[in-house]
Amino acid sequence: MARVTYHHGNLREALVDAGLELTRSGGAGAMVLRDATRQVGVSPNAAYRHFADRESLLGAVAVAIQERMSDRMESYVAPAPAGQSGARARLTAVGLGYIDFAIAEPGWFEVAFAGTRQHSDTATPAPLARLLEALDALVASGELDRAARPGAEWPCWSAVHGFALLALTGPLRDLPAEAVRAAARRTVEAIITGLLG
Amino acid sequence: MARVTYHHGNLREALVDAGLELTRSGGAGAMVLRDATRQVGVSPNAAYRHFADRESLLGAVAVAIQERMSDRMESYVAPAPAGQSGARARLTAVGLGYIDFAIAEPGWFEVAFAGTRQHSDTATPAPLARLLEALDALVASGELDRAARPGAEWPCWSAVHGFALLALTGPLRDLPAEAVRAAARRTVEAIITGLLG
DNA sequence: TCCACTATGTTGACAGCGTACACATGCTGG
DNA sequence: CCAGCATGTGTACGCTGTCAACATAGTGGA
Repeated sequence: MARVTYHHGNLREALVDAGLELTRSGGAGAMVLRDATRQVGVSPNAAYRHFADRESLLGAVAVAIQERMSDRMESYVAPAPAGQSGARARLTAVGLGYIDFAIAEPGWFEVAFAGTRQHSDTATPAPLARLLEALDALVASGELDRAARPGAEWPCWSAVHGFALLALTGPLRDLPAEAVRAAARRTVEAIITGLLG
Repeated sequence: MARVTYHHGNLREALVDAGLELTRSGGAGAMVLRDATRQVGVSPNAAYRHFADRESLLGAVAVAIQERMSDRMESYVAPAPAGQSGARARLTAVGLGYIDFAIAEPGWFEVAFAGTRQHSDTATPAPLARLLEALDALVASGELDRAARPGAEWPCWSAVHGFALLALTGPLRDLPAEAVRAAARRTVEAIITGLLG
């Protein structure tokens, strides 16, 4: 894959792709700037023409991950709306989708959300947007009081986000997968019940 | 504070203390091994007589932080038990204490719980032990069905842990403190209601 | 058509990091 | 009193992120 022209042509995107590959297995710590440039076949400093520093590249990778995560969450939502309470099922699906993505792609999840870095790039990360939509639908269906809507995303996001982290790095880490799934479902149900009740 | 004897005398503890100081403001990334040894007035390699590597020292610091956190959570619990449902108030206090510690000491919280590192040192981190006690009390008071007790800690911990992270590095970061407190209370109430209901 | 400009990539260097290996020091028990 | 062991030091290595100076090439105006 050796480059033949002096200029790469699409280095920025190529570096983000390399970052995706590196972080997928190793998390944020594996996003070594020199590794990314090596993988692309470019000198380390070439990265600085497109990103201010390592952190900035990592931020771009995080945004790319958030979009993938949002896509996967939508694939969970799609089959859900059949049933009596489509809106509630949809919210449940969004939550479980979030958790499943975190468990399936721990490295990516860490970069997208678990890092200490502020992800101020996007005002609203794509997965959060999916949650907001689901909550709005719950208001539209009359299941959630309109007055209770503002701020309702925080309990929801807190629960699924926290659960994802416990499942990845916390004590749920080495439970059998089925037990983890059951705990996830219970957590999501509990927070929704608590919110509506 | 120059040392006069060749041997330090209590290097292990001194390094943990240095780690506490470093991480308090800068989080896990600020725990630079060479900085810790410099601060103690010892050569970098001296640390390796007490810790296998940087990660191991960081783990010891994390345990120390967890104990401080547990102490602070107990100070929240103490004034609570007066009232009709002492057990429920106690659980609420544990949750809010967890969140308040995280907001008050973001660097420490990151090391103790937010890091990607597995904290397998202690089987049950001290703050989690406080939560388990509060849940047991809820069973004893009859408010939580005994059959629902196993695994009840996961929804609870998920909610407060997730909230703490959102408040530190997520979108709740730059809300006014009062709004954050309100959201925290709502989150804790919601998860408890969802659990009992 | 040519040429200056600008965007993009390279080379070389630096300080700082975690850590390995060999050595120095000093406490402690037989 | 001395051997052995725990503890601390010195030196060195490879790696990292990043800076400054330079090389290359695509591009728009004369």
